[in-house]
Amino acid sequence: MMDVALKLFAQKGYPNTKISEIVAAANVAQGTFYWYFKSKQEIVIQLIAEGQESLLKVISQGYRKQGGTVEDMVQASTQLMNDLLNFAESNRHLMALLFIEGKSGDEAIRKATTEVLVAIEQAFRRNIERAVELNMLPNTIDIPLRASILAILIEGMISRWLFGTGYDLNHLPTRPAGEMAAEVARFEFYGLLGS
Amino acid sequence: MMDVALKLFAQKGYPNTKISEIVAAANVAQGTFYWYFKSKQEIVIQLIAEGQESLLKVISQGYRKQGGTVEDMVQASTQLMNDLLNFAESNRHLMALLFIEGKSGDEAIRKATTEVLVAIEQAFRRNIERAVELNMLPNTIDIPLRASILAILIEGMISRWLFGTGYDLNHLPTRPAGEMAAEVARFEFYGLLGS
Amino acid sequence: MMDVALKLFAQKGYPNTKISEIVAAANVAQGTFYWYFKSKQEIVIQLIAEGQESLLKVISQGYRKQGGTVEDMVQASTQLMNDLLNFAESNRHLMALLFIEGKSGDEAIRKATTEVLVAIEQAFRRNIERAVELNMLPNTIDIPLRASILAILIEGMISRWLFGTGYDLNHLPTRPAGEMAAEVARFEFYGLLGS
Amino acid sequence: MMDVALKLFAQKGYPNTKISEIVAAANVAQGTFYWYFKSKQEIVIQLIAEGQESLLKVISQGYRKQGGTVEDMVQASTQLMNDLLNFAESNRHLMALLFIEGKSGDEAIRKATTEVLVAIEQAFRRNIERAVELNMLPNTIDIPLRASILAILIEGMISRWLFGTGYDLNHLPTRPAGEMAAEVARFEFYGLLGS
DNA sequence: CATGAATGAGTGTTCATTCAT
DNA sequence: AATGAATGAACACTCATTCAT
Repeated sequence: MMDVALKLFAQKGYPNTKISEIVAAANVAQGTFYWYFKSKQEIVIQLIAEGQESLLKVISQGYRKQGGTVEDMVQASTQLMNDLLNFAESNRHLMALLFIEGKSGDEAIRKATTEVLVAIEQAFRRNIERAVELNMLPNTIDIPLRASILAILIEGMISRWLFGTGYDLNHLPTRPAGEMAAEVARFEFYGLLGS
Repeated sequence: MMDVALKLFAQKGYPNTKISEIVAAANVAQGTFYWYFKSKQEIVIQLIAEGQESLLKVISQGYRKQGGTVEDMVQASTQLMNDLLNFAESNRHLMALLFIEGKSGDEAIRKATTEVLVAIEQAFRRNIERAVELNMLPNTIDIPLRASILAILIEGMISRWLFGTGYDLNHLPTRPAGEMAAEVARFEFYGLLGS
Repeated sequence: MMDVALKLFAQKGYPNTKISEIVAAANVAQGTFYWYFKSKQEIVIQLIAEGQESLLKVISQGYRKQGGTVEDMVQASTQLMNDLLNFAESNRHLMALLFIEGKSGDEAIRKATTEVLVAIEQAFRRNIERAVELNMLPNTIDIPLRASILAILIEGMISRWLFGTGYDLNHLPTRPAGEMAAEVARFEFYGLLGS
Repeated sequence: MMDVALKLFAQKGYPNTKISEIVAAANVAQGTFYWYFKSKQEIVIQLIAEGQESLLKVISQGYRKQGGTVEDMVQASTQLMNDLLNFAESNRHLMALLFIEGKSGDEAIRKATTEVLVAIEQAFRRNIERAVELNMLPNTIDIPLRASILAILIEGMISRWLFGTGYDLNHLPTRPAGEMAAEVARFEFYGLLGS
C-alpha cells in the first residue's frame, strides 16, 4: 500500500490524493487503510521517514574517500553527487514527495522533510570543515553559509534534473548522472570561472 | 483583498486557506469575493502574475553594468543578487507563494510560477552568454546547465535566507542582504576554492 | 429546523438521528445545517437550553399561591404539578429529549439536562423550606432528601404519564392532567395512608 | 468478557462503547467476541436479562414479612428498600445500564429494561393490593397509580443515591442504605406531613 | 457593488461484522 | 476456541461556489 500511496502522492500531491484512490489502486477496501495507518497524514510521515533513512545512508557512504590533493576532493564530491543522483533517479516518487510536499503541506509533514534537508546540509558542513582543517580550503570562508549553498545546489540540481523546471513528474533527465555530477562538483570548487 | 489573500496563502498555504478566511480578514461578505475574482484559483494566478512582473523588473534592471574585468562582472552579479534579496525581503509573502505553492498545488498555479522561475534562469543565461562572448568566461562551459545552476542557487538562497531551512514564515534573515549577495556572487565565480 | 430536529431526536434518539435526516425533513441542503449550527451537538444543547428556559418559567410561576392551611399547600402543589403536566403534554418532544438523552449521551448533553433537573429540585427545596418556616411541615424532616424525592417523583410521573413504562413516544396519557396532579400532590403530603 | 463489557457500557454508554474496546479490555482478539456473542446488541440484552433475574430475586424475597399493624407494613417496606439499595450498591454497573441505556438506545434494549421496571412495579402493586385487602390501606386509592408512583420513587431514589443528580458513575452514596431506606419508606406511607 | 444565506458534492474516518486460518 | 486482518456502509463535517436581493 505504501508504494502506491507514494506514487499517487508524487503524481497528484498529498492534498489532492484521496484515500479512496489509494485503496482503489492497492485493491483493498477503504477500511483496510485504517488498519495499517492511523490517518492519511501518518502514511506520508512514514513514507518520508523511510526515505530519509535510505537517503542518509547514501550520504553517509558518500564522502568516504580521503586524499591529499584538490583533485581528490573534487573526485570525492563528484562521487557523492553521483550517488545522490543515482539514488534520486531510482526513487523519483520519493524525491517528488520530499521536494514538493516538504515545502507546503501540513506542519507535521514539513517538519519531517526539513529534517532530511538539514541532514544533507550537515553532511556537507562536516566535509567542508574537514577540508579546511587539512588546509585544502582557505580558512577564511564562511562555513555554514557555504554548506547551505551546497545543500541548496544539490537539492535544486536533483529537482531540476529529475523534474525539469516545471516540476513535471514525467520529465526525463536529459543528461547522464555521471556527467551532471562532474559538472556540478566542478562548479562547486571552481565556480563559473572554472579550473 | 489581494494583500490579505497573499498574506494568508503565504502563512497557511493555498489549499489550507479558505475563502471564508480571506473575506473575514478583508471584512467583506463571502459573496463579494466572487464579484472580484472568478474563483479561488484565479486570485492566486493573478497574485503570481503581479509578482512576476515586479520581479522581472528587478532582474531586468539588475545586470546593467558592463565592464571589461572579471571584478566588474562579480560586481555586477553582486548587484543583481543584492537587488533580488532586497526585493524578496520586502515581498516575503510573495516569495513564499512563489517558492512554496509553485511546487505543489494545481497545475495552473504551478504553470504560473514556473514562468517566473524560467524568466530568472533566462536572465542568467543571457548574462553568461554575453560574458563568454567577451571572453570573460571560458567558452568550454555548458551554458544552459550553468544558468540552471545559478537560478537554483539564487532561488534556494533567497528561500533559505528568508525562511530558514524549515520554510518558516516568521524566520528572520540572519545576515544583511549585502553581505549575503557578496558571498554568493563570489561563490558563483570562484567556487569553494575562492578567488 | 430546530423543531424538526427536536422531533427526530425525540423519536429516534440523538445518536440515531442523522444530520441528513434532519435536513431532509427540513427541506434544506446538508450544508445549510452547518450555517445555523456549529455541530450536531450544538443543536441539542441549544434545544435543551431553550427547553430549560420555558420549563423554569413554568416552575417559577407555579408555587405562587401562599396560604396558611395545609390544604392551601396541597392546593398550591397540585397547581404546580398541573402546570408542569400541561407544559409537558404540549412539549412531548422536549420532555423526551430531556428524560432520555439527558441520561445517556455525550457529557455536554448530560450536563445541559442535569442543570434543568437540578433547577426543578431547587424549586421544590425552596418551597419545602418555606413551609417548614411557616410551621406547616415538621422541622424534623431531611429537607434536601425530601426535595430530591419530590423531584424524582415529578420527573418519573411526567415521564410515565407521557410515555408509559416503555418510553414509547406514541403512548397517550391515560388520565387527565388535573386528576393526575391531584393524586400526586395528595401522595406528596399524605403518602400511601392518605389524608 | 461480560463483566468488562458491563463496566464499559456503564462508564461510556452503550453506543459509545466499541467492540474493539471491550475485547482490548478483555485481552482477546476482535473476532473472539463474535464467537461468544452474535452481535453487540446481544451482549447487552444478555447483560440486562441476567441483571433482571438477580434483581427480581431480591424483590421477591423482599416483602416476606407479614403483619397486622401499619408499623409492620412500614417495616416491611423499609426492608425491601434496604435490600434493593444494597443490591444496587453492589451492582452499580448493572444499575447504570438499566437506568441509562434503558431509556434511550435501540428498541430491543429498551424493551429488555422495561421488563425489569414493570416487574418492580408489579411487586409493589401486589403488596398494595394485599394491604388494601387487609384494610391497612384505604380502599379508595387508585392502586395502579400508586404502584406506579412507588416504582418511580424507588427507581429515582436508587438512581440519585448511586449516581447523584448528574448520573456520574463515580459519585459516592452520601448516606447509608439503611437510613435512606427508612426515610423513603416513611415518605411512602406518610408523605411530607410525616407520621 | 455588495450581501449572506443556501447549496451539495466531496472526503477522512469510524466501527460492527465477517472469515480464512 | 480463537485470531486478527479485512471489509464497506455509514456519517459528520467542509468549503468553493451560487444567487436572490
